[in-house]
Amino acid sequence: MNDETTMRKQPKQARSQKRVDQLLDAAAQVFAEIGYESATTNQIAARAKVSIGSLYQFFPNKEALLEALLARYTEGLRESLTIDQRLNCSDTIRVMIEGMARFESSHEAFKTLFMDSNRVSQMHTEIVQQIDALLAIQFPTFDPAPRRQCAIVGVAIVKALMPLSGPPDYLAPEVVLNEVQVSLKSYLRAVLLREAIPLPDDLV
Amino acid sequence: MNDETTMRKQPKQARSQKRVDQLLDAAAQVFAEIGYESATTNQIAARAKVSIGSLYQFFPNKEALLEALLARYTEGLRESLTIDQRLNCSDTIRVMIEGMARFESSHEAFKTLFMDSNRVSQMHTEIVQQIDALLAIQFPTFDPAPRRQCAIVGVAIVKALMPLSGPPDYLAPEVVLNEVQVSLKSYLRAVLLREAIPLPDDLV
Amino acid sequence: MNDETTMRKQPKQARSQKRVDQLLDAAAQVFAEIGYESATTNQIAARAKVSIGSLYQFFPNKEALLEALLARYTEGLRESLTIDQRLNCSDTIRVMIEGMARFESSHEAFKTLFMDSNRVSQMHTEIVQQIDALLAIQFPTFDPAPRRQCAIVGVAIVKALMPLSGPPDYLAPEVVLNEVQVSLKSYLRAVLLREAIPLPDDLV
Amino acid sequence: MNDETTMRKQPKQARSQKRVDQLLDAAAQVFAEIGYESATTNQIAARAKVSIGSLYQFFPNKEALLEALLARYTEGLRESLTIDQRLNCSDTIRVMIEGMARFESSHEAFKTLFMDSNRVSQMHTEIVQQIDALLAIQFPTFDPAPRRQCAIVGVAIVKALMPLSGPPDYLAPEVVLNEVQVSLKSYLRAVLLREAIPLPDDLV
DNA sequence: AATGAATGAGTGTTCATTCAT
DNA sequence: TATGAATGAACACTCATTCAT
Repeated sequence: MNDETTMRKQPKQARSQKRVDQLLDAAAQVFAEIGYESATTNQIAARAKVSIGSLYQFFPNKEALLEALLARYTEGLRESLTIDQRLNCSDTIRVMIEGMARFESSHEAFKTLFMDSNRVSQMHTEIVQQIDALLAIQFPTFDPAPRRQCAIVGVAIVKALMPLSGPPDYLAPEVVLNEVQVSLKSYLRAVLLREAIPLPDDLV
Repeated sequence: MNDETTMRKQPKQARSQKRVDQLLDAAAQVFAEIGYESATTNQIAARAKVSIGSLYQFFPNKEALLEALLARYTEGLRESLTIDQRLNCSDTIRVMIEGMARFESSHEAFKTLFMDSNRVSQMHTEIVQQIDALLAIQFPTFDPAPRRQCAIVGVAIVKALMPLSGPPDYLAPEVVLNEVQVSLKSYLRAVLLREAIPLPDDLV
Repeated sequence: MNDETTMRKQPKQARSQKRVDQLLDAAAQVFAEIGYESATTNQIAARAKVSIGSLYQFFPNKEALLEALLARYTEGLRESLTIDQRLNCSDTIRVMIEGMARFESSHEAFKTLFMDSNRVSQMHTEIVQQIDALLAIQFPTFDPAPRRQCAIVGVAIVKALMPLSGPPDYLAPEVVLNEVQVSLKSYLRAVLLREAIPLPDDLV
Repeated sequence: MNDETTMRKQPKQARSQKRVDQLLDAAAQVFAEIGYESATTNQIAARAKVSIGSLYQFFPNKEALLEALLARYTEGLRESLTIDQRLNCSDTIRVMIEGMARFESSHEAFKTLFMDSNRVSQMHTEIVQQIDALLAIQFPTFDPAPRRQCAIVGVAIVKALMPLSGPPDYLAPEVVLNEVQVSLKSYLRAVLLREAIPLPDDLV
């Protein structure tokens, strides 16, 4: 509970919740603009129009801000990744990728923070589990071990390709979106073949 | 000469060269352990068993250390990526991935630094070009634009999957090696199909 | 606002103002003792019994400390140089010099800082203008160009002679005071003669 | 002898003497360009095309360089101030001031160093004595105590007015030269009157 | 004697964090 | 509870000086 990196108090009162939100919004902005390391807590407090003292009332240290932001993102992402189970495989992937792209563009710091491999843990594993669950539904005979492996690799591919629209490669966003889907589908196809799982029609 | 990020003096004497190597080795270790931003020049000097003054005799600032390390890696990588052109497609990919894996495990900071998207530019573009050249040789009819795109995505995939053997996923190294190849080959296959380029036998 | 050499915040609360005063007093002492260049910000903070962090809360850098001190002096000097216009020429000079001497002995760093020709500009020009104005009043027919020249030379003489009570010459303070007046009056007399301006009775 | 600020060895061999001269020339340049405090010994050694080790073979520390330079200047000045004793008072002053101006413009660091009141001691007193001697010759009945005082004030006036041709006042050099003479002569006249010493014809 | 690589205390400055108000 | 002044360890970097070669 008195974790070094956890929020100090679950704010119950509305006023407190608002404070926390201001703080996290400000943190997101600042992290997005100059990165986690370069951001200063005073900067964030100022941006949030909150005193530095108040910031430390809710967050025991700078890292806790990051953690909370990531948690918030995880929650938001969960929705983006909750997909109509009647969709076929291709469409599932498409909807998911589109969802991520939308999420990314509406949450300024997500890209910066999510890609920074040093700082992911929790959000990362959560997403992997979600994908794993998705696969389990679509392919009931998929063995759990290779399935999890597949999920891990899939997530890694998404993480790696999404930023290709920025520096230093600057591919067109729609190209990126397409290539993510292509690589995901072709990788999935290869794994299913290897695991002797019947290919769905739309992956043949 | 008075570059802000270049080495201060090309070390001519053996003693100096040794000094520089100590320094770069230490920098590699420290960067690998705690990342570029968090690393301090005093830490690096201490690790190298060299005074902080000596460090600054060779490197005008912290960034120059990074730059020199990256240059060293670029050079090393070039060799790892120089591949017998008579190999077929699968083998080319295998040899290349194995080469990267070997390189990575013998150069502590490579992973950390190469993945840190803020700081790669030069090394990154160099590698992309090399892959592009490889593709050009294997598939003479490959149109330059989509070929370059393919190279970019391929490099991104490698960058993303290689670290999977570490935290937070901890896949077995040999598994990682294999999955990189699988995803690379299946992505390449998909692109070739799309571009109406005849598949080589080993990719069918 | 983001001036490189201006105070960071105009201190509004009494406590802050006190802090700033402590800091400036300490700076004055240290500058007086070892000069601006040799003085260190840590030294000044220690002397002011204030943490180095506090110093930088008010002054963005060492130079800002100097600037603020000079500004304080300029203001103080303005009063010392505001002289009853009914006084005759000799008395004006005497009162002015006495005022400066009083000011100097109650503001430790004034001498050091004012004499350091590298760092005066603003205060210097202000004083010159004040003297120029004084001359304009006393000698309405004094042509502006030579009058300004006369003011410049006059100020230079004062600047040069006042420190004669210290090292390396150690003239008695009252002697110094007298000699400043003598040289000022005789120089003024010579200039007035040259400019064909009627000498006031007390300068004959 | 083992003074902290004296040269380590009076160089006897020609080669050593040359070394010392190179060093002092370089020091003069660098001091003139960026001031004593900002100058670094490595810079000076480099400018002199001498190794830093050699510099410290002759000068125990940075200050010794300054001291030696000042000594050199003192010697040079002595000549400039050696004046034909048959000259009348006005001419003596004129010749002397012209000599100083010449000296100043041919010895880059002189102005910078001589005006820096923190660092004068020896050269200053020497000059004062020379002026004192000059006065003794011209005015045999001049009482030693007021005579010395007069010399001190005279030197101070010269020191203060000569730099007026530079920042922040930028008077024309010939104006400066003239005003120095005017103030010197009028001050001397005033003192002589006070001391009841008959005025020479050219001062009436 | 001459070199210049090496040293490390010291510099100005920042910023996460605390705590008196 | 909220504030923001205060703290001081830590940082990147400099430079007078030493000493092995």
